[in-house]
Amino acid sequence: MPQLSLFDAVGNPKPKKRLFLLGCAYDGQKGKAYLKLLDTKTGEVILWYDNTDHKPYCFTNIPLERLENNEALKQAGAVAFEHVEKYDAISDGKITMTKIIASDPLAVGGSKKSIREQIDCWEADIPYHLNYLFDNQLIPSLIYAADENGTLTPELADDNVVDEILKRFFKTVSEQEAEELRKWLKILEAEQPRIEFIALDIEIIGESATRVPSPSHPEDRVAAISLASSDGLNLVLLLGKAQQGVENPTEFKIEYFDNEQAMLRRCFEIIEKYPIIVTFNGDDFDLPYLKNRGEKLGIEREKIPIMLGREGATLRTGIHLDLYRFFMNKSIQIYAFDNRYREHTLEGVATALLGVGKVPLTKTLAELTPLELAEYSYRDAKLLHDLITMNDRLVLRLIAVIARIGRTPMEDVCRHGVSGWIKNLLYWEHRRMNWIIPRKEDLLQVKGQVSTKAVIDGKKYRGAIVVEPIPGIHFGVIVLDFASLYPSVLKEANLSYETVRCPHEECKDNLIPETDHWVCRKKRGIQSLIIGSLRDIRVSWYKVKAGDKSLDAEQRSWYGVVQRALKVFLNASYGVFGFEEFPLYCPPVAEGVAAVGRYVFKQAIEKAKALGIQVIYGDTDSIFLKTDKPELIEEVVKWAKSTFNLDLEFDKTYVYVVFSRRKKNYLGVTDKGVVDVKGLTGKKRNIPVFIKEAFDDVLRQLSEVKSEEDLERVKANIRNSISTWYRRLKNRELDIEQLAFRVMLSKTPERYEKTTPPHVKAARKLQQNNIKVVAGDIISYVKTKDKDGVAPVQFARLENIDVDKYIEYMRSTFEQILDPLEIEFDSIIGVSSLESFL
DNA sequence: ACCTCTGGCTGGATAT
DNA sequence: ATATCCAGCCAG
Repeated sequence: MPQLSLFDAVGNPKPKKRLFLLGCAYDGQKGKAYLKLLDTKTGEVILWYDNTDHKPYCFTNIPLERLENNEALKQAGAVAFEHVEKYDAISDGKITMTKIIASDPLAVGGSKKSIREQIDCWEADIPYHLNYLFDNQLIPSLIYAADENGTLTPELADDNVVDEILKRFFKTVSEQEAEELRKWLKILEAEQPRIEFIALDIEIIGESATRVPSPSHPEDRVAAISLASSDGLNLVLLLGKAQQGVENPTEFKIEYFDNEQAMLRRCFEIIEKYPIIVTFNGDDFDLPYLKNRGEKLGIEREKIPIMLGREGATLRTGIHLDLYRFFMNKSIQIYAFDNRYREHTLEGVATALLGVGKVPLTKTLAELTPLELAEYSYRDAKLLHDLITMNDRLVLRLIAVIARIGRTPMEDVCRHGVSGWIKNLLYWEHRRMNWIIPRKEDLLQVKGQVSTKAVIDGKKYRGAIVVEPIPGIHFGVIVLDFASLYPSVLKEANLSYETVRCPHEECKDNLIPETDHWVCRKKRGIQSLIIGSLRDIRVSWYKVKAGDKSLDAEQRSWYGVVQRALKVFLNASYGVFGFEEFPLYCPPVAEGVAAVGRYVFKQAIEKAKALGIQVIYGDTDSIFLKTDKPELIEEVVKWAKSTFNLDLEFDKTYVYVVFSRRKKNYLGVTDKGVVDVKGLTGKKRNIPVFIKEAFDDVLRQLSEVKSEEDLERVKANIRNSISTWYRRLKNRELDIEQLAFRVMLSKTPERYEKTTPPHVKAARKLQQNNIKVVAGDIISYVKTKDKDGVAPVQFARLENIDVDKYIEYMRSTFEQILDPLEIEFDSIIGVSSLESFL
C-alpha cells in the first residue's frame, strides 16, 4: 500500500481528508466490492466501487484515475476472482484451497459444496486470502484519513490514552488479554462524527380507500412527502393547491406541486444531499415506493438516488436507516430501551419513548384538507427526527457503536439481529487470524451432540437453576449476584466452539460438570477471549465511567451508550451458540456455559449454607440471603473470587421481600425505598388497566412498610384499597377501556390452528367488521357475557361485561401477594359486598 | 426475510 | 372432571 504523504512540495503539512466509512460490502458471487464514505469536512458522500475485471470505476465524484491507484481494492477484486476460478477447477477429496473457499459463504455464495472428513480448522495453517480485502483494516463507521491515492488509514484512539486506561483500570491481565483489550479500546474510544441526517415519510392516497398501496406496483399517487432534518429543514411536499385564506403552519414549510413527477424530483434532490436517510419501514415501503413510482412517472433512472437490494433499500450516496427494523430488534428493545415500548409501530415506539404519538385521524387520508394532510404527514417525519435526536442522539450513536463492535455496516445493524452482528464479529476475527471458517454442517457433525436433558419439554439442553423460595415475608434480605455470569463463564472456562470437544487426547479429562464435554487446555478459545475482553471492558471501564458523577452529563451518556451496546453483545454471546440458524451453531458451548453456571451457582449456595446463612431464594445467578452477621456475606464474596475468579457482587438489600410458593414471583422493598415487583400478574402489561391501578395502590401501601410493626397497620389500608376497586367493578363504575386486556397477536388470526385464544377470537370479530388486523397488533378485548365470552373493546358495552370473570381475575392477581401476608381475598370482598347492601 | 437461550407462571382451549 | 397443550408474558 502506498504510504501517506502528509507534506506538500514545499514541506507544509497537507490537510488529511477525513472520511467516515458509512458502509462497505462485498458480493462474493459477482466479485464486487464497494465502500460508502462520508467526507467529514464537506459532508459529501463518496461511493467507491470495484468490479471483477479489475477496472474500478465510480459513478459519483471520485475521478477514475484516483480509484485505479487504489491498490487495496484492486487486490481484493483480483484475489476473489482467482479463488472462484480455482474453486471451479478443483474437485478432489483432500483439504485444498477449494474447501477453504467453500467454507466461506462470502467467497462463492455457498453454491457448491465439498465434504471434509474432520474439522480441525483451529489447527490449520492455511492462509485465507480474502483477509486482505480492504487490507483488513476497514471497520464500518470508523473515521479514516485518506491520502490523494485513496489509501485509507483508520483514525483510532490515541495509543497513550489507551495505555493509560489499561494501566489504571485493568490490573491483572495476561499479555494476550492486554492486546485484545487494547484493540477494543482503540476502536471504542475513537472519535464519532456528528453526521447530518434527514427523516422521511410519505403518504399515499389511493383511488379506493380499501386498496393497500403496493411498492412493487405503485398505482396510487404520492400525496405528501414529509422531511425533517438535523440541520433544520422542516418541509412537506404536497400534491395540490394551497387553500385560500388558511394560515400556514409555523412548525414547517409546505411546497405545493400540481405535478407528482416534479414533486418526486424535488424529493430526490433533497435526500441525495444527506448522508443518512431515516425512515420507519422504508426498506419495505417508502423507498421502494418512491423509486418505482418515480420510474413509472418517467423520471430518468440516474435521477433517482434509491437502490433496491435483496435485503432492503439504500441510497446511491448515503445510507438508509430503517428504524422500524431497529426498534423491532428484541435485544435493542429489551437491553437498550428497558422494554419501554411494546408495539413495533411508530405510534407505539414514539408514545413510549417521546411521549408524543401520531396525529389522530377521524377520517380517511383522502378526506383531509391539504393542511390537515400536511400536518398529519409532517408529524411522522418529526417523530422520526425526534427519536434519532433524543438523549443526545442516543439511537444514532448506539447504531454506530454496535457497527464498530460487530464489524457490521450501520444499515445492517438495523436489518440484522444480534446473531448477525456476532457472526460478522467472529468472521472478522477468523479472517484476521487466517483461520478457516467452518461450514455449519461440518461443525454440527463434529460438535452437534448434547448430553443434558432440558427441564422443559422441547428444549435442547438444560438451562439454569431456580431455587424453590421459602414462602412468606422476610425482613432484611441481602441479594448477591454474579456479574455477567455467562460471559464470565465463557471467559474463565475457556469455552468456545473450537475449544469444546477439542481434538487433543490430553484434554479429554478436562470435563465440564454434568456433561461429557471437555475443554481444551492448550489454546485460548476465540469466543472466550473476545467476550471475556468485552465483559472486562464493560465492567471495568464503561460502567464505571457511566456512573462517574464528576463527568458532565454528555460524557456520561456516551459511556452509557457504549455500556449498553456491550451489554447487548454479552447477553447474546452465549445464546447464539444454541441457535440453530447461527452459522457457528455449537450446542455443546451453550450447554457447557449453562452447566458451568449451574455448578458455580450450586457451590455458592452450598457455601452460604455452610456458613450458616439462610438462603431464601435464587435464580440463575442471584442468591437471596438472610443472616445476622454481615461479615459472612463478605466471606461468600471473597470465596467466589478466590475459588472461581468470578465477581459475586452485592446487589441490594431488601427491607423486606414477599414470596409465595411460586418461582420467579416476588415483591420486595429495598432500603432505598424502591419497590421491586417480579413476575407477578399485577405487573404484566396485558392485564386490564383497572387491575393494574388497584395493584399499584397496594404497592404504594406496601412501600411504606419499614418494620414488622408497620405491617399490621398497612394491611388494613390494603384491604380498603382492594375493596374500593372491587366495589367500582361490581357497580360498573369503570370505563370499558379500563377493563380491556391488551394482548399481542403473534401471527395473523387465520394462522392460529390448534387453539383460538381469547384475543384471537376478538381479532376475528374485528376482521368481520372490516377492520384490518396483522401480526404484531395488540388486541384490546373485554370479557363479556355473550356466547364467545369476549368482545373487542370497540364493540363492547358496559352492560355486557362479565363481572364475575373480572372478580376471578382480581382474585388471582391479588392472591399472589395476599397469601404470603395472610390476608384472605374473600374476606375483603365479603366485607365490601355487605357494605354495599347497607 | 428475519429470528440468542432456558425456566416458570398464567388462563384458556382442547383432548381424554 | 381432569390432564395436557397452546400462547403470551416475564425472569434471568
